[in-house]
Amino acid sequence: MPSRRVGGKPTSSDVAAAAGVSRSAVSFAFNNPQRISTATRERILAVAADLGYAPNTLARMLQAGTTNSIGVLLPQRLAQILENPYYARFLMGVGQICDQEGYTLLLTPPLQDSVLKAIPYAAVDGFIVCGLETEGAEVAELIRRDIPFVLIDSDRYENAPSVEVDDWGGAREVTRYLLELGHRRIAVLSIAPGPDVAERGYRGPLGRRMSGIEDALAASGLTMADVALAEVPVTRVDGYRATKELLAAPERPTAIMALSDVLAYGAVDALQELGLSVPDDVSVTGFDDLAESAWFRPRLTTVRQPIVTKGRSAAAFLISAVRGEDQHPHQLLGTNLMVRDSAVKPLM
Amino acid sequence: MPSRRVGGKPTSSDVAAAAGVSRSAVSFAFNNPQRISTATRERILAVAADLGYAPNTLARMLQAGTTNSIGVLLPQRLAQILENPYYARFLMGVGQICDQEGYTLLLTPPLQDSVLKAIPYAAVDGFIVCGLETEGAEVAELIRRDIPFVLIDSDRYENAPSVEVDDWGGAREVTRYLLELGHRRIAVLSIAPGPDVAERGYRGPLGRRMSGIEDALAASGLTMADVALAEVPVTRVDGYRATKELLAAPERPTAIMALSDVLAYGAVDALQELGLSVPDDVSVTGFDDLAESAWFRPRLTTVRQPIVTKGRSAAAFLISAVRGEDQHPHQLLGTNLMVRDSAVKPLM
DNA sequence: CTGAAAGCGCTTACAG
DNA sequence: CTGAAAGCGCTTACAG
Repeated sequence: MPSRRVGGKPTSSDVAAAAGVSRSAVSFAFNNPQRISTATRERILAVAADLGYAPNTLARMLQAGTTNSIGVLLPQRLAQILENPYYARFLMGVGQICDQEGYTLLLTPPLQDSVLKAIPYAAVDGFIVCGLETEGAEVAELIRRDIPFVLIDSDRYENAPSVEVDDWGGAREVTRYLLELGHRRIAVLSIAPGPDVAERGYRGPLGRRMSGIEDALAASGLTMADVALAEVPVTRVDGYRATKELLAAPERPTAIMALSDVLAYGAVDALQELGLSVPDDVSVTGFDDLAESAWFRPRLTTVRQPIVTKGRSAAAFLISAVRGEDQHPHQLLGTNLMVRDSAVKPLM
Repeated sequence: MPSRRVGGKPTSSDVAAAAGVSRSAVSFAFNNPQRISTATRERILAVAADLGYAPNTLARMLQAGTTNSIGVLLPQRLAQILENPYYARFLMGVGQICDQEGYTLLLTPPLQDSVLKAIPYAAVDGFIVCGLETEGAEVAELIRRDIPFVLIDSDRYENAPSVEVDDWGGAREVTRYLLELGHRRIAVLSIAPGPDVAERGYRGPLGRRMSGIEDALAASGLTMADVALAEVPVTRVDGYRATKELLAAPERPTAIMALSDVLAYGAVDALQELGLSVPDDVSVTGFDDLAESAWFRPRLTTVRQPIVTKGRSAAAFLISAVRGEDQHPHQLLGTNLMVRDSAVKPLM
């Protein structure tokens, strides 16, 4: 009866001792069958099974220098990320490539509210970095540690691959569409920016969307001062609340342009509750084109961004970076205005 | 100018050499500041910064014997899991506890279509095991390896903590409700079971639901032979397709009882497309009570199971198991029939 | 076919 | 306050 240290898990030494072979032989039995005689191998495996031995995952990874896992470095807590259908869909795209390439997926939220602190605690081969600033401490740390990474929902950055979306074009197109329908009292239901907008202005996707809106307005002789603006966290209930406030204004908007579908859903909830018809009384548009938006009633007119593709590309770029292909591809994905039922000409 | 091996990342030896100290000193500089003089510490840190050194995550974990990560052992590919709002919500619950306790979350899908094969490639402190059989090879492997785990969506099991839902009671209640409304031609839109139902019968949550339905039917003098049954994967479009087939039957059902909200959404899509009103022409019920179901039109009558709580409990149980609290709690969560607008008395 | 040795990088008692 | 040594468990050239 083979014995082992009480308490701890058996190691390859325990198996080697019990089977009367060297640790190398134990390793070969598991990883390199042809380097060992069948008889020895079977004896080792039997002893291992008996002892409940399996090679330690961490030790193996340390030795191999690879984890077969990719990390997603997230800007918010897991609870918030997983509540947001946008991320669910993005992760689905990432997941498709992970499935294909045999990688696991490590969701890495901030540690003690710090994205930076989370980095050293993630056993991954590389990171997909979501919505962080290119000049931030996190990107600097990743560079310093020489960990492969891909940027998404950020600004263009030369030292790493990135996947971006033409947020500017999408926002410009939907704004122009509303203007062409004849809307002049437009409320923008926007996403709360970081704390330092005041000094540094809008950045990343939100910055590009704001600038697209501005450009479209300018083409009609309008400015941001001519639209109402609400900035809220991206949840349905925040969209609902903000819309109620927007509607309390003396001059009711004829159109609400949400910068996220989730916010648009909330806007429709609020309008319906107020007894207003969408789109007859007020038009509503979204941004993202989540799967739900086509089923939503009224079918949501929105800017489609290819979220799943974004996830797929990010994962694919990361995996090739991990494998040592040292290019820095930058992909720019297009947007499409999906004209459906939630926006029409304003009542005169 | 400190030099380092070309190609590789700098190690604590490189820093020690460049700073003229021992490797212990380097380690102390990072982990145990008070065990070293401030001057030495700052010199070491400066050299480390200069070299781009940071302690290797994997080596640290191996040494510490902990990863600060919990794994979710999934029965399907990531793409399928992340497409399913049920899992999104469950993971949200898990995520809440991870956020709170400072754990990362490793999504571990099958490797080469084998859940078992995925186990040795996950650097985690323990697993939440989803929808697997208690007598399966995966559970046996986890026991053998002495890895802490928690079972969900499974059958009761004595050797590990578990979180279960009263699927039996929920299914019984909704069935009884439809019967009491007067429905006699009921179609059950069910979830495709594993390949070996024929020999082994239904198991886990699906088994409990089927048995709840059967018991409620029996109380009205009916059997499973009196209901139509379709078994499909849990996607909206599969629910849609199956409903179209169900509706083609000579005696149209007056009620469709879906065993998942996602399937119920698909059923409503199909009915509306056929020009039938829900609930006036056909009643539809769901199971789960996803967040969307309250916003869905018609508001979905469904069995609520506390999915987020399930995730929270599973994560909390796992973390206490990881911390060595050796109880095996078994939690049974209740269900509630949420009576809303999608089911009414049948037309006579 | 098999084993002794070095190495993957790190941390932590233990001496001084 | 600091360093030499042992150890976390494993794998893989290298000898035989």
